[in-house]
Amino acid sequence: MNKLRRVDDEPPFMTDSRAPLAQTTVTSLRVVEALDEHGRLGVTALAAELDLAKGTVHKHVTTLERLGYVVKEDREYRLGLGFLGVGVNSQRRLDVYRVGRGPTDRLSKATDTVASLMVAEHGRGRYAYRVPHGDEYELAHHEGDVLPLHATAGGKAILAYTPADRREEILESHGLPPMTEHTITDRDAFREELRSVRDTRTAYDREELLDGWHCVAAPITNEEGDAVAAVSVSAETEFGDASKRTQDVPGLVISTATAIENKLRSP
Amino acid sequence: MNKLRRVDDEPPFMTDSRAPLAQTTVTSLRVVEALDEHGRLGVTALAAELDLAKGTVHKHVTTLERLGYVVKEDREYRLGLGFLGVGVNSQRRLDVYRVGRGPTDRLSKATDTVASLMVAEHGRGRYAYRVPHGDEYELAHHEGDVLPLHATAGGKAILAYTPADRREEILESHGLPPMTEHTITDRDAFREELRSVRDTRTAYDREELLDGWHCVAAPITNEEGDAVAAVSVSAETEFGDASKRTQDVPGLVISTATAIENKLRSP
DNA sequence: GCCAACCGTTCACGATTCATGAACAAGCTT
DNA sequence: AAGCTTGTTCATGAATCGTGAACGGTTGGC
Repeated sequence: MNKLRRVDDEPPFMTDSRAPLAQTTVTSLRVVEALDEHGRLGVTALAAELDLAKGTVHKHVTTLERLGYVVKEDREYRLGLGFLGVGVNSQRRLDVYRVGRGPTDRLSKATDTVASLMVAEHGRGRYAYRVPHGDEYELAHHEGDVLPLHATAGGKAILAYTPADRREEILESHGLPPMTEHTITDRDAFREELRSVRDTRTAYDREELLDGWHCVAAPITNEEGDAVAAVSVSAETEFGDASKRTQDVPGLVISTATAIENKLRSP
Repeated sequence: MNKLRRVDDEPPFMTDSRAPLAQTTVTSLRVVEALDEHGRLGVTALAAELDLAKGTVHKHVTTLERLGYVVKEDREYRLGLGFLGVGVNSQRRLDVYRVGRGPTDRLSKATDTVASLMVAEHGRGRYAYRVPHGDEYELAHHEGDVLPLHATAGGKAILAYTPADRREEILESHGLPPMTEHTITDRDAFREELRSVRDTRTAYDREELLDGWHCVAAPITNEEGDAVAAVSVSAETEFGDASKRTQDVPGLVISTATAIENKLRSP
């Protein structure tokens, strides 16, 4: 459901820094992520999944339960809504979310598509806000989900307006893994793509993340011109083609980004 | 922002069970909750807040950062959107959320108010879904927030349709702490209130949680007649009074609850 | 522009407690 | 009712967690 980067993968952005981690916390969060991925699990299944002793898993899971983050149902454990509370709070604290929500809602209505706000964390993209289009409840990605920057319109918009050294650092550590057959995987082709993003202040995703889905994005920058986020719209239609319905969409995306920028820079 | 129950409080629902907890995890989550509450904090401030050594806090905070849940900005740490991703997943997995979202949206539109879905966890209420009314972005409570069952319409609806032994257990462990001057704090008066909820299958909150806010709720029950959740609407108007706009609201809430029940009981 | 205070970070050590595997008890299935 | 499987408990050895002090970098004040 959310497989791109998990605790048990080697975090690629920190090959150095051999400062010892809090191992118990790592294990507890591995439990959380296993429950996040599988829904409801018993102690035995969790222990098998995480390659731990049953007793160990039991201790972690009861700890999380006592803290209110896990709920025991029958003889299984599942995540409660505790992390949702924490997550919503961190979301609401984001400036881009607070001031960008209104403009993004309006963008969604005006273009009749799914509109999103994306931010970068640890060299990866995360949706800070998504407006589901109409009653289309079941999107492939949701608020808080992680996505690779190089395969999304929002991610490209952010990378294009990120200082070169940091940008290269990200490319170096995350690479350009293919998501679909349209994903740009060549380093130089991608750098060229970013250059064209800077030309028009507009980034496109042509089924590079998800087959059948197209996106347009524009960066939201700070006073220094560096991206702090990106607005985008997604649809199962190509943008910028001849059809009149999608012709002015890029322009609306850009003006939404500008509107958010202005709101961000005035208290 | 979310003060009702935190890790450092004594969890009231588990006075027994002296099974030893994973202490390191407890500390890490205390760090998370401190960041959740205060936004951005440095190591020193966190250490003071939690009464820990700076070195200890540093280890926890860097662990959480390496796992992708915390972001370092300047010389401070804040929560990233990682927990939002986990939280949204647990939300989307809830049956009540999946099938109740549509009906709740329609209820909000039909009544022109804020509509919510509440579930019970550990004897406390949590919002599983909230439809912000129009552009009224700034509500006092949000999805994932914890609320006392006895001071909310949804909570009363749930308690009224909870098996008596479990209900008494909850009352025993959580008590009836006053939230406003209208909160029912007398044990017998509250039992009487629940009885009247059962009479009409409708629960009211008359400024018992938040001054100026009224709510009506109806329980969502399973085949055994026990509550699994509650639907409610909230407004700054009294319900059931003479004004025509709010007169039929309780009826709409009940029919929404019934609609969700029916959807829940058919695959 | 320098100094001092403060901050985040590191480290070695002693004490805590964490993970283990096996034994126990409680359910569900047959 | 037997027999499997599950969640839970427990003692023990080993890992590591928390501490306080020291380090180096940044900042703000004089």
